Amino acid sequence: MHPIQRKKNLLLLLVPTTFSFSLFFNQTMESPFYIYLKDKVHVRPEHLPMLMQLIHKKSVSKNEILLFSGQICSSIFFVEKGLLRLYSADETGKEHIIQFAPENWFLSERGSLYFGTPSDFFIDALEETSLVVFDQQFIDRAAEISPEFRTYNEYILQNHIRELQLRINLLIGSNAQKRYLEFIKLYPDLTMRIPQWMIASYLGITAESLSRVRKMLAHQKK
Amino acid sequence: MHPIQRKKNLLLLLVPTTFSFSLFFNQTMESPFYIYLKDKVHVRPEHLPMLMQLIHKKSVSKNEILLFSGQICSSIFFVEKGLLRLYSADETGKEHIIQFAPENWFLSERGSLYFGTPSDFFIDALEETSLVVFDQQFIDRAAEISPEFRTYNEYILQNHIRELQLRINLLIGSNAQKRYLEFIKLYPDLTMRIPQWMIASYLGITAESLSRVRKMLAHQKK
DNA sequence: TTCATTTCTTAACATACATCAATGTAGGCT
DNA sequence: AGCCTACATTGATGTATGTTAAGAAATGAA
Repeated sequence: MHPIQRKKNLLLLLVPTTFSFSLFFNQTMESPFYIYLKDKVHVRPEHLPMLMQLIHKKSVSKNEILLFSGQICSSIFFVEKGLLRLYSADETGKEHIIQFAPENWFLSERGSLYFGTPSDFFIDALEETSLVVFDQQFIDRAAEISPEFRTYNEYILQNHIRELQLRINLLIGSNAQKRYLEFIKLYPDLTMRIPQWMIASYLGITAESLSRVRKMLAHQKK
Repeated sequence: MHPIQRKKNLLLLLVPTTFSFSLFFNQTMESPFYIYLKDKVHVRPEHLPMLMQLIHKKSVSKNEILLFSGQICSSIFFVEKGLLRLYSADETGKEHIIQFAPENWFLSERGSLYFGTPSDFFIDALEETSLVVFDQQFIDRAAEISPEFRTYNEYILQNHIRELQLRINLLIGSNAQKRYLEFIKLYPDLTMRIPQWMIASYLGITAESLSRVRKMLAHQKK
């Protein structure tokens, strides 16, 4: 049994408790989002309960679609467990992957969210996924309540810009092999979790090309 | 004579004035940046003088380099007149253009600016250019002083993310022709001002390929 | 286990784009 | 004016990547 799980059970035995307390406990103190706010965002303890009351959670199964192209995106998702993906589909139905979001990542279609325009993109789940869902209003409220949250939110935006820019630089300046090598360096964990044709789609090449690149690399190593 | 110019001269004749006042007048009330803050950012009149004291101006000649790869970028540039460009250079010396910034655009290497890491990119002037120069501290101060500025700053970041994302989508999902058509639709003014090999560089293709694409399009139209 | 489905690999061929080299064209400079 | 220099075009050729199709391997369901 996992230590945290054991600790919780112990607590439930020792402390007289109600259903709603255990529910609260379950959904907050143990929640990856709670831990993230506390340890990464450095939200002060006194602000945490208020923020946790403003969000809600959701579970989606594999392949479930959270946002369709044409819809207006009203949510930001925080992935507690599982994996989301943001992608477009062209006239021929081919998918082009803009972004992956594994555990402890935020994902949204910010263009649609912030500007209220219909999205050109889809969001779906690549695995069974547990989410925290909130909207732009939550961000604004949270930024008012917690200066630490405000700071972290700006950090997220700045970091996002940096990542997108580096990716553009790769796309216009490097061939398939370099892009792939960069991908596995940046996202070694993802490389194992997602099918190769999705990596190819993210890199802007076909699955067959990626297969050839990998063959080349395998031979070079010997 | 331009009406605004005439109005200023009139004022200088009627009002007893000092050199420093006319200097202030020159550098603020008429300044494109001042007008931008007032009309686009909607900074309240009472906040404008304070903000204008925190910035400084600079003129650079064509081909002058404002940021070298390897340097830490400490500035955000606002283009009052002229044209800047952000680009990388690969091992072979080939340039890859990340972004153009004509009049009334902000340009910076945000990754380096915000995170204090050495830049992978260069910034230079494609034309003789008048700039407003400020740093991240200015942004933070301005956001404290003026809520409108804070709002607009977030708008800029969100919009930047949207644009970068759309460009990535084009790069991984479209061929040279579509990318070019999209470029001239988005930036018809730039299309006239910059050499084609720079457009090609921005699109991730060679100048020769762009020339062929244009030939194709010219024939199709007939 | 077995079967079905998805993913990955491989090969033959097609195509878009790059490279190299030559020529043409237009703007600036003296 | 004439001469540079930078830019644009064109053609011949090379190469990386796309397409199509088939089979192999992995995955998941019954």
